[in-house]
Amino acid sequence: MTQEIQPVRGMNDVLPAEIGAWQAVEGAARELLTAYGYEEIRIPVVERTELFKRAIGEYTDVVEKEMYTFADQGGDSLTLRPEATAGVMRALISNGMLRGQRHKLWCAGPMFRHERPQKGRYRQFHQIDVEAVGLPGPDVDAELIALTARLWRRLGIERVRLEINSLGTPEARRVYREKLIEYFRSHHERLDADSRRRLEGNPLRILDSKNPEMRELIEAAPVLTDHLDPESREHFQALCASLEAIGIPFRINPRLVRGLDYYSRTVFEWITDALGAQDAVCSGGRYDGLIAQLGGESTPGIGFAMGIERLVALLTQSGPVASAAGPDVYIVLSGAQATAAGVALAERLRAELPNRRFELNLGGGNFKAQFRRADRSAAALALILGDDELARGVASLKPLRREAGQSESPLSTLAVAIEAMLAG
RNA sequence: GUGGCCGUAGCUCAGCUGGUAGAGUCCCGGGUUGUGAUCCCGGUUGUCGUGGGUUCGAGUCCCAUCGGCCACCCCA
Repeated sequence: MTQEIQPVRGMNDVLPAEIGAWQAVEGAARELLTAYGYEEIRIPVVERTELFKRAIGEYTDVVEKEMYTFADQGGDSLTLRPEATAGVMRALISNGMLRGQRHKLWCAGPMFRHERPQKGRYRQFHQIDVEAVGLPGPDVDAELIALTARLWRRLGIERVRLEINSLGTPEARRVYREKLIEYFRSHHERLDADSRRRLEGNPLRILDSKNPEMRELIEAAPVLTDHLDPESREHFQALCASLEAIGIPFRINPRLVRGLDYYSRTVFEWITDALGAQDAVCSGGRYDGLIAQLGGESTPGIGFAMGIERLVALLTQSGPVASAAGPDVYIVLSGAQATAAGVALAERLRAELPNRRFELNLGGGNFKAQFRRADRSAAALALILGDDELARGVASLKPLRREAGQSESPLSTLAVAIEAMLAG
């Protein structure tokens, strides 16, 4: 036997057994987004590398070590998208959709990051991404969060909680950043190796450290919320008031900073304790400076992404999500003439009853095997066509899910008989 | 990128201190020449992840490598 070709590490097949949960998540999100007035947009999976460097930040982990980057035949450096926001903003700019206009958009699809795979973290993973552009908030901020809360309710997801924070304007953050560097420098000897590395590059991330030995030091550090500019503070207070008015519980986490550079003001994250180390199920925030940074007309924006794999994991924890129901009718064939007539009969019935699902027994098999397949298909009804029935111009119908006798029906009025039995 | 645990039939797994690979399930056929479950009988399937080493002999021991899971890190 020739060598089997292995799948790419961290890239998974989603099999029919799991597809019910995926469709539940995607379907609920699509319905809800439509109801909130969001329109779908589809953008390429590949963009110029420069886009992500500029949007996400050159010194972030994502850009520094996690991107799938390659040179195409023409020598351009291209990258498989590690996230969706940058591409959506690029699309708005490329298509001249700004000029003071507002856009409420969503898109879904695969993202790629070259990380070591583990539970809830894959190299190809899928997100539903939502963006509202041209609206300064805080009303959209609140509405977006309300949308996500409603989605969890619809899906029956309970083990999630909301954390929010404000990063302020880039200017305010710069001032705070300096204070933070100063503080940690004065305690340099107490920093662990990771934190020392971050001190110059991204000191805000030190606040995120899970190292228990660092906890005391971090708790005494200057708090971002105390250094917000007055407008950002007002914005944040208005958001908190809205969330309270809607009745969405939240916790202000001053150490929630986010790993992508483009965020400003509102950031939020839905986290769960049911998924192990990868606990963020949905997160996002405001990116008021991003579009200008990408060369577009300065426009405020806010958005978030949800990880489909993680939502599916939450959804299937309490048991498998039923995929589409079985067929209505399974057609069992016996004898050469009947077998030959099977496809034509099924096609006729599908034309007559377009909303019913017919499963024709394909590939032969003896009677017992065909009935076993009919049973396992979960069909409500078995339709039996043998050579003798065919000769008499009839077919037999047998309910498989309830105690009831088998009956015969003329082929000419089969559709009526099937409907009656399915309804009964 | 670092660390821990793990790779035996399509799937779930057994295989003690090295002696030449097994069960259940699935699938197919039969018992029942046209009726699902259960039962009974029979059948198909393995380079024991891969490569090397030790040995008379390796699924079992050693090394390397690939892959999986989990954690660090990072994030959806």
